[in-house]
Amino acid sequence: MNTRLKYKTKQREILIEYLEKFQGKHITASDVYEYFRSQGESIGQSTIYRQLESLVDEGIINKYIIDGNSPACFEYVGNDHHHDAGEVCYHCKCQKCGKLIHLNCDELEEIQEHLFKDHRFKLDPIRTVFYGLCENCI
Amino acid sequence: MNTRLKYKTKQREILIEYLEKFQGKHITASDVYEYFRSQGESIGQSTIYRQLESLVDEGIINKYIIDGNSPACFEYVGNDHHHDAGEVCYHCKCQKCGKLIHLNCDELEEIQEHLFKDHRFKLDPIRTVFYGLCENCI
DNA sequence: TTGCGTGCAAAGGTTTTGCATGGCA
DNA sequence: TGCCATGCAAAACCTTTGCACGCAA
Repeated sequence: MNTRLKYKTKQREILIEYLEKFQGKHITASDVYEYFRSQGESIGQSTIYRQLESLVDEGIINKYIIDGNSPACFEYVGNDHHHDAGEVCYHCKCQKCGKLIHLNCDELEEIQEHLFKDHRFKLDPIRTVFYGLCENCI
Repeated sequence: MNTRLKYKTKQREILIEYLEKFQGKHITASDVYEYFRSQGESIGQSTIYRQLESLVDEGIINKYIIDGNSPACFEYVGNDHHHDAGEVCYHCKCQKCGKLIHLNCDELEEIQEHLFKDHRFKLDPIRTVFYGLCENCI
């Protein structure tokens, strides 16, 4: 199902470079497509999807599904598999204005622990999205 | 964005009845469509989507997105959220077996407080679903 | 040279939308 | 009667797939 690509190609290189540059932002497949198209270095859509899938597989980027209809978001998390790498961010989505907030917060990690210890539920922070109202919409 | 439907129609009635009957199971929009079609009481697809959206809005059913490409799942949760104002029920959804776990837990209330105090985000516990793995699927 | 990777176009599947008709209040 | 809801078909949307060509190793 997940075919991990094996060659080092130009497309892969510049894709990784791009994602790394925008670390901390949510990048969609079409963001990538439009960006390279505007740069004259266009990459085919299928290549983008295939490379992104592969990079997720390798743990170099994370894939976030905020809601079923909007496109998946990707974010660079690095390829050094040390403790601080692979850091996951939590997401809050405003139901009113649609704003997406991502949080790197230790306190939220405690939820994970609590759910696991007391409820034997292993939370998947990548898939979980907190819905509610942002400060502007409260 | 979310237009809440206001009339009590036959389609709405039998849809709710159906969802309630299959409480605890994952129902997709096309499950609904096929079911009623096979019963000779067919409901139009757009009606199904519109009613489901409305019911989610009203908190009568929850919507689950297990993975971005497969269709969204819906599940009856009733309007027991409004029973006693103080006690809110959180939901954990197992990504593997689909089990839905209802939690009434004080510690989870702290998340709400934390998000509000430190991140100025007002969590909606009804809409928010924790995804992960249940004890049987870990 | 041997596959894997790429890119185009087309298909796939889910959800939304436009518009005329039907039905609730 | 005045809206709202319905249903059909078509569109929109993101993503995957088939296939021929190109390129890395």
